[in-house]
Amino acid sequence: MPRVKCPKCLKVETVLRAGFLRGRQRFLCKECAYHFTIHHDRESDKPTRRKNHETTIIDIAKAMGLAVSTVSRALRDHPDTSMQTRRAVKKIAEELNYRPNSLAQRLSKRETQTIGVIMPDIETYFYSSILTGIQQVASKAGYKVMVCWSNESHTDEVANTHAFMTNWVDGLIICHSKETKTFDHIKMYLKKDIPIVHFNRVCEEVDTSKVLLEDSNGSFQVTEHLIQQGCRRIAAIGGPEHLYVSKMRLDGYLRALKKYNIEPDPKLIFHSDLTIPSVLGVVDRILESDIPVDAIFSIYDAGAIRVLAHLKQRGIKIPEDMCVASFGNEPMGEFIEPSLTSFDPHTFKMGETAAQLFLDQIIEGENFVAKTKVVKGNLVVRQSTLRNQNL
Amino acid sequence: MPRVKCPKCLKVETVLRAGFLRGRQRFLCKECAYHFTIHHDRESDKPTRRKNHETTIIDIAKAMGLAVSTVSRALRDHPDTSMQTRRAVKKIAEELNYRPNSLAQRLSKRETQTIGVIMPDIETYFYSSILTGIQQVASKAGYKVMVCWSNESHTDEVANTHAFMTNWVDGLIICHSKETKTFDHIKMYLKKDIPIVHFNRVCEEVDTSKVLLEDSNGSFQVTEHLIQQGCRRIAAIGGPEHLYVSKMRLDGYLRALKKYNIEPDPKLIFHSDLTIPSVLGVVDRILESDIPVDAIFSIYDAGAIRVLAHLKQRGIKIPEDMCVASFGNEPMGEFIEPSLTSFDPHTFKMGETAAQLFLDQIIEGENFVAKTKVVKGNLVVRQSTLRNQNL
DNA sequence: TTGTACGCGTTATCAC
DNA sequence: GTGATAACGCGTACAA
Repeated sequence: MPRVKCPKCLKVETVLRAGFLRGRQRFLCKECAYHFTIHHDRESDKPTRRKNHETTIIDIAKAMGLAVSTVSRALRDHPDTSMQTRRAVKKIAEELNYRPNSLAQRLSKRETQTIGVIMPDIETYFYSSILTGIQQVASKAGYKVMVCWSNESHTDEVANTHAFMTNWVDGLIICHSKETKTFDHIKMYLKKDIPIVHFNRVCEEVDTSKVLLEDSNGSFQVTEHLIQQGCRRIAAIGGPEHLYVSKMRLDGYLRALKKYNIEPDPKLIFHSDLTIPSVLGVVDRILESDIPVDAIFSIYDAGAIRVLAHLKQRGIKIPEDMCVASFGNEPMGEFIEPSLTSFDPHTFKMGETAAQLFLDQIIEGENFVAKTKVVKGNLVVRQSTLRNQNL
Repeated sequence: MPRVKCPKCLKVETVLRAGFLRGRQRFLCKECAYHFTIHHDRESDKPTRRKNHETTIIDIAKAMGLAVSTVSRALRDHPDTSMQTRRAVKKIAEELNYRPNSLAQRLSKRETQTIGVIMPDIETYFYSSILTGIQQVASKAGYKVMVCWSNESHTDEVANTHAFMTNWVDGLIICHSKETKTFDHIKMYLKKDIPIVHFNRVCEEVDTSKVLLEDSNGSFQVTEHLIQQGCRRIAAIGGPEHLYVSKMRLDGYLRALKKYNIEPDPKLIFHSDLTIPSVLGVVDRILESDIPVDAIFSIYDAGAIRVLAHLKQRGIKIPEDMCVASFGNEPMGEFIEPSLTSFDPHTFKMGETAAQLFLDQIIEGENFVAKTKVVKGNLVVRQSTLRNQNL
């Protein structure tokens, strides 16, 4: 029995539902034998203290003489609601310009349909293209994406993680800051079975799904290419030693040397903190020393591009005097002069893959097992290493 | 009177608070004359149906024999709580690893402390640097930033707007997609006094705070510089005609011509849709026609960079045969050959300003009036226009 | 200073 | 099918 007053006798107990009229619930008062529908527009029942009161399912329920629960179900096409009710409810909802309050939904369902993404920065193409990939896949699956960046600061990363986890997101897709060496902020949430996916800078200590680039293999290809161009004294500029990607990219470099029976020279292997001054510092050290060097392999593009400019400024000819190659294939590499040979790691694909692994984990639930995927890339050869062409 | 059982007589009415012991609330049973504190760790009262039950203020309250409200207040340093209670509550909160449920907070306070940012894309430095600026200012004020991008699609923009507004965010900072010509999705929220700040591509129809770059003035400076380099037949490649920024940047171009008594030639003014093919199409049309042109001014950098490459490929010498200049000063412009003269619009500053205007509006509340701010930039002269140097 | 009780908007779980 | 009503976790008048 609906809880609706008869406009004539003002009784509640005597009112029955009596079909639909133009998509609106119709009522019949047994006593007065009076048919009527409810008009919601004029009345304002409680002039709710809040001014900008968004219409809620309660408003809809009142307007239709239905129970909130029924409205809730009808809106979500719950199987045990009649088609007529659904249609009627949706119509009124539309008229009242109803929009579900996702906050309340999430509080009630304890589920946010949102993925939190934490990355070191978003100003480089490398990271923003990954983000685009994540977004693409996530939104197709009905997930929203929230982004934070740590500015390569461990403290910020931890703060972001907690902020996200405190009921903002269903899980995390993260690339650690270069400072990060402890992972308690990840482990504590992993214990609670919250989905976490790592990409690029992963954490070996924990059992999460991970997406990696062809760090080792890509570097191998770059180095092999340099060797094929006749380079024998190839300097490598790596990143911080504790970073897994750093290790892997140097590993590929070393493997290539080995394949061609070139003895790796420790004096040719440098570490930077991935900042420009630090990379250029390395270049200066190379130039000022009397160690012969015929190629520089930088493990990331932004560095290589500065290196190119720096070398040109000093009158060193590229690729004749020195080849330069790197890893990343940022768009800029195509336009500088000479254009930069670089390994294209397919970062967009990495984003897609990370999001997919995240969704897999959600779907598989309990019986989920962490996977590690490696995204294939390809070497892009350009002017900065093309010696043969010039012979 | 606290609602705590005496461990001896099991009565509730006889228990009194009796100071603090090692930061914990201490109790006294009048009847048994027994002093005790509560230990929360062993008991699990209700084994809440949820497994990963996050500790809530209710848990803390129970553990301490306090009321939820007291805990709530103590945690937020509400003036009418004693320092001792605050300390004790915070200590237990820490021990129980309590983290406030921001969902619940927001639902209850009807305030999210979050700014939604909608921009056309995030892969270009132009937009990502603006974002960084926003983030910087917002986070200092305790605001979170959520980002969505429309991929220059009006439909996506509208969807994003609604998603944000449905209780995700306190307000919006937005740059419209290039497709967007109707603004109902903005107006409907503006009516509800929800703070909205426009940047770059603003909407003239609505009364919001806006941040603009020196679109007209910057273009003026670029054009003036070209004229000073001896150019007289300067082609301008603009964007879609309906975009305000497009108009403004062309306006600056025209003003500069006027200042130097150069008759603007309509055949030298082109519109593109800001895509590369469209821009290069314009260049081809210029080259294939017999209209004399000695400079190209592109209203955005990404286009100019491609134009440079395109011209070089065709054997046209820059700046001797043709000067190229643009607006944006993307990092790439510094590294291409010849390096690109461009107006640096200070996008980071624009982000900061937008966020600040947003915060102003929140603070000023009722008596807020929309402001429009213009962020000053500066011309960066580089090789692509430096003719005099080569004489 | 602290406690009680209710609101915030939805969903879920019962009854009917 | 539909209707009450209790969560969900927190903030806050109002009362004590």
